[in-house]
Amino acid sequence: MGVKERREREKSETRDKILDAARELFITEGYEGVSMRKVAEKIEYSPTAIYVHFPDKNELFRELCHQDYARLAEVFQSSVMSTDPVDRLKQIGAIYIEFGTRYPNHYKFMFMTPHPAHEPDDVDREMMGNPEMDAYAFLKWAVQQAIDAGCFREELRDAALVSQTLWASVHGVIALEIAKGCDAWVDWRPLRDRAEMMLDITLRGLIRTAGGEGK
Amino acid sequence: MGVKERREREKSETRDKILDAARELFITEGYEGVSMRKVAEKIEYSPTAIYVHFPDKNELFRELCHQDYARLAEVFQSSVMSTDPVDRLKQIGAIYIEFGTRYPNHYKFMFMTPHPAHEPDDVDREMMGNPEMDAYAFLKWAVQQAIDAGCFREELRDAALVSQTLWASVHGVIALEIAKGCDAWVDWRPLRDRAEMMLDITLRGLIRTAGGEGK
DNA sequence: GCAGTAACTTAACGTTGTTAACTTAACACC
DNA sequence: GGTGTTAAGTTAACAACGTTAAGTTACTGC
Repeated sequence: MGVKERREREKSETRDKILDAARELFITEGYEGVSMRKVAEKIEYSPTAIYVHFPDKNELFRELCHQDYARLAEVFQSSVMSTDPVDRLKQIGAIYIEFGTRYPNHYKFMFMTPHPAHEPDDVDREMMGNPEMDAYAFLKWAVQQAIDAGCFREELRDAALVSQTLWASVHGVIALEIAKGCDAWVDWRPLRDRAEMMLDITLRGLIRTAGGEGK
Repeated sequence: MGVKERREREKSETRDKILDAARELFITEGYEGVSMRKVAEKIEYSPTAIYVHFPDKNELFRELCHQDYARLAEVFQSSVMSTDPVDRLKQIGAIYIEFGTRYPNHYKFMFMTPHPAHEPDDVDREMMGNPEMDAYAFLKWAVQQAIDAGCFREELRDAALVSQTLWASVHGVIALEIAKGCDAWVDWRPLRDRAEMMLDITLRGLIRTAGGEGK
């Protein structure tokens, strides 16, 4: 009964070929710039062959991003982190910004583009909340650590709220850079400076005795 | 010689009709959801008539947003502001967030969508840097006021950098809300809470004696 | 009255995502 | 070992899109 397995393997191989081709085009061209026909051409299939493996374009790229969500979580997980909870949050922020600047098209599709709401499937449920596969869960864990260690002001007890605020702060830096970084209207300071200042002031705003320490 | 004037007036009237129709569709459907054909249909013109008044779709909506940039600056200008520089910044942030949540499609196109770089024209140059017509200039002015009043820590002397960081912080809140606010993956706290916390911690991170005051 | 201008229309092009109908090859079964 | 079934992949086509080229038409200045 190895036939079924082989067929499945073959199918998932062409599926991966599609994903790889899509990813390659996606990195340079972005979502709007990639067409199903171009993806198909790249792997020498007919355009409609893709629809055997993915219900539509959006779902194809959602799958791509799914991989990237996981990859981001992996990067978090595998990075050597400081033992100091606040330093660790700073490092998480820096890694996140690095990710966004290195893969702007992925970042744009992952975090700057609304996607129709969809019920979480089994794969989703497996990743959700698991810090090893869910970057948001990882952040929340790190925030909770900081709270438990008494690093933050006393009224800051909601790890989710703090996490979402921290996330929004770094997201704001990257998202503005991607969307308006080339806009001559604004006298932009270097991205690095903006990122550093953002991490500095938000963490300063969170920690308990805001006046004294912090290097 | 009133003929030329009348013709110009007529032309700018249909131009405005196009803009109005586009705006109305845009508010509910967003950039991708509006087609030139739908705009044309709404004003009972042929699709190509639009191209007499605007070189292409992007330029049409850029014009729309141009109006909205100015409107945002107006809202800033016309709002009664606190005399305390820090409170004022908080108010500016709140108004900005209000704007983003009320007109998400405009916000998305204005601040979350990359636009091809273009040379500033005469209208641009007139608005740029003028706090009455340029919301960013207004923010920078308010930040400079806070710096001059000695509200911020001493090392924070670059009004542009501080402004861009503050902007990014509120932008992060709105942009995440628009792009991922309906994502069940995250246990979102209420937008209001996130906005409030963001303004609170960033300003706390900026002000001079961060421990003592605050309401 | 006539030439010219400019707003506007009709028709069309090339591209897009996606569906319907088909080929074709491999497998399971009697 | 022929036969029916399944499913990957193809071809052709659809409707919608932004946009261009060519034509119409109404009004203006001379």
